[in-house]
Amino acid sequence: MSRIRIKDIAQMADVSVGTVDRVLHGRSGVSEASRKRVEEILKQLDYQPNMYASALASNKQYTYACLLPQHEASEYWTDIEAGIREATLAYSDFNIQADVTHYDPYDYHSFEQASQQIVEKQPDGVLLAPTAPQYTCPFVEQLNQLHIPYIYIDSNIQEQPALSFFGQHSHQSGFFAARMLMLLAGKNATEIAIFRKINEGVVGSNQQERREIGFREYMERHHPTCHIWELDLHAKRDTEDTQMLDDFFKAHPTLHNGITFNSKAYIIGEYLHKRGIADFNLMGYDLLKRNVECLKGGTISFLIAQQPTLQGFNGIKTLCDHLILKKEINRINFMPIDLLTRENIEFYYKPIN
Amino acid sequence: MSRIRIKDIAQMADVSVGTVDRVLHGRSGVSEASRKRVEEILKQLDYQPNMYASALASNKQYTYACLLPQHEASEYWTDIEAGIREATLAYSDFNIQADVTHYDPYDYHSFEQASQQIVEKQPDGVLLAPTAPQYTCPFVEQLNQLHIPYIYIDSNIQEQPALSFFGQHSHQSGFFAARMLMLLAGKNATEIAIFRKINEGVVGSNQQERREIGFREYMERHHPTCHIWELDLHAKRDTEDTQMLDDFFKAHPTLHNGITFNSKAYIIGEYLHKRGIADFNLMGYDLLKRNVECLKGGTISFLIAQQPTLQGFNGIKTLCDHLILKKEINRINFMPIDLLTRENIEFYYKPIN
DNA sequence: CTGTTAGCGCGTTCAG
DNA sequence: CTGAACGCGCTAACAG
Repeated sequence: MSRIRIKDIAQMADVSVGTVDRVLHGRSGVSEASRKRVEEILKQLDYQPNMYASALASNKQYTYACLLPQHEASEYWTDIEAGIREATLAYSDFNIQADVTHYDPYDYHSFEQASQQIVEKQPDGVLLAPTAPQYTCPFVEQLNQLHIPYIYIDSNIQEQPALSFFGQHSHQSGFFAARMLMLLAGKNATEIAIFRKINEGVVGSNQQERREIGFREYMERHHPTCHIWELDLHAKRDTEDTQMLDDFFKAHPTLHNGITFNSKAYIIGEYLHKRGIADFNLMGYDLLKRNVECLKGGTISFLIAQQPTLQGFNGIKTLCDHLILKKEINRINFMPIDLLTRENIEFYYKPIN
Repeated sequence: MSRIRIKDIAQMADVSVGTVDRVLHGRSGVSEASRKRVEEILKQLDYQPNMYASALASNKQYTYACLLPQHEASEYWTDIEAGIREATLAYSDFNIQADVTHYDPYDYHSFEQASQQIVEKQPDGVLLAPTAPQYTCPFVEQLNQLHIPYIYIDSNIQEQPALSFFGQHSHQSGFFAARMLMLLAGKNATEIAIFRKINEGVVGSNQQERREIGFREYMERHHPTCHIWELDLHAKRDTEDTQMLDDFFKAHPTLHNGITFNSKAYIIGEYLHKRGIADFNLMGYDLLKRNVECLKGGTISFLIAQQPTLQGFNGIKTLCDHLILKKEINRINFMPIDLLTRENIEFYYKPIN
């Protein structure tokens, strides 16, 4: 039983393929009678167009613009970009092209500038990692006016919903992290630590803040008496880390559990290794190479992952699904909150880069 | 910069598209000179055919045969079948069709019979959940002779490698499970329990056995003094479960931790709920609805998942990638070993069924 | 308002 | 051994 084709519909409705095509695409120039008849049959037979043939015939070029924060190699965003590249390869037969540009996450002007360039280029779709809402919204409003679909990655902007969002539920992931850390800490733990990396009082991303809020909510609810210490390392002065950590650990000799909500747990992990501290349970985020090495080496107990590569891949895939294959799109896609340990890391999704 | 087409190659090599097509498919009827020239240019330009156009032109029907164990609704295999259906839908434009047949996992003759029917039908590809090697091998050897590619799902047969395998590394997942259970149990736990479902001495699947071996390996290495109790419930006499559990828990009043390696942890979980036992840490496998309810209710602490839906989906996808899109295939695909708790279950992949 | 037709990139004849 | 021509399902331009 072969698939129904336009030709079949045309025959049954006693019109030509041209007419069927017109009603399929809602174009004008069809009499009410014909339109009715064709739509009837379309529904009745549940016609599904062959989107590959369609894409082939329309023979269009699709250009996507991707806007991500600047970053160093082997960071979280590297994996996202790898996913973007993988997807453009996987869908290369659709004549797609993805141009990645970067903005400085600590300089809002940089975001505005980059976003203006994208607007001028008039791409067919946009994939962006939003910065603060007040800077993101003006940009996506322009995209709305130009009817350019856009996708949020990593972090969502509730006020201006995108075609689709891919990212983790940060709050819940912090909540989960607290559960797991306290499992490591044991019932009678009385103190834990939060390590941050801060630049001039700015944490750098909403994700980190939301994770910490979720974390504290769990602590408040289940371990209200457990004290939470904080250590703020400088985001741009790595050389001071060791000294600050030395001071911190000297000041808290009975502390045995801690967590970071950014992706730089390896800073603490490598410090623990250097100082030979073996009785400290450390948790962190994201499978950076250095984090994974700490995990395997035992200085990091748990890492929470959020599949950045898949986020990038799905972002591009979703643009294709929407623009080319005309599929229905899920607007909100929370990534799973995955717990990695030295025992299961080996079988987790391999990063591609 | 548009993609290179056959026509372009033909022009550059000063031959016709027919000739290029012949060398592309290694068909005969091309002079050495032409073949050399064309191959040269092919390499040089790194020609990548448009597989969608190719599939469209070849206009073939692909029929896949799927062979899975019989099962009841809402079991592990239900999710696998959902993945199969999802994939046939996703690739319906390629004119594919997947026929699922079942065998009785407790009756080897049933497997042979079903496999013979598949051989007679001569499908284009096969997706099967292997039973014991001595019964699986004769089948896949016939497939080999007929050059029909086959894919293993859930469990691998090392002796007869398939085109591809999707499943979890059971041994390591048991190893991981032990780590997590002992984390729940705490440092001074002296005893834990393994719950089984057994039919006439047969566990039912290799997976379960391998998980237990991995589990015991971890215990041996890290908790050699911890005693491991065992309770074998009858696989086909569910009505006796409660009585046996009553006896077991009465006999072990200080026991607070246990695990099942099959997907029926809910039997224990629902028992704990019924008896109001709240100080027992239970682990199990697979996100059956009843398991998930126990997890949310708190009678199951952790579940280990292995994405059965994705396994089914990827099995079909891989057959398409191989047969239609001529892509390179990964032969071994271990699924991640995912830990689910009541805190992160909400954001795990939704089952489709 | 409607039917016809020429492609899209590729596979497969069928003459020569 | 090779090129030309037609068709896959669909789009879009064109003619009526």
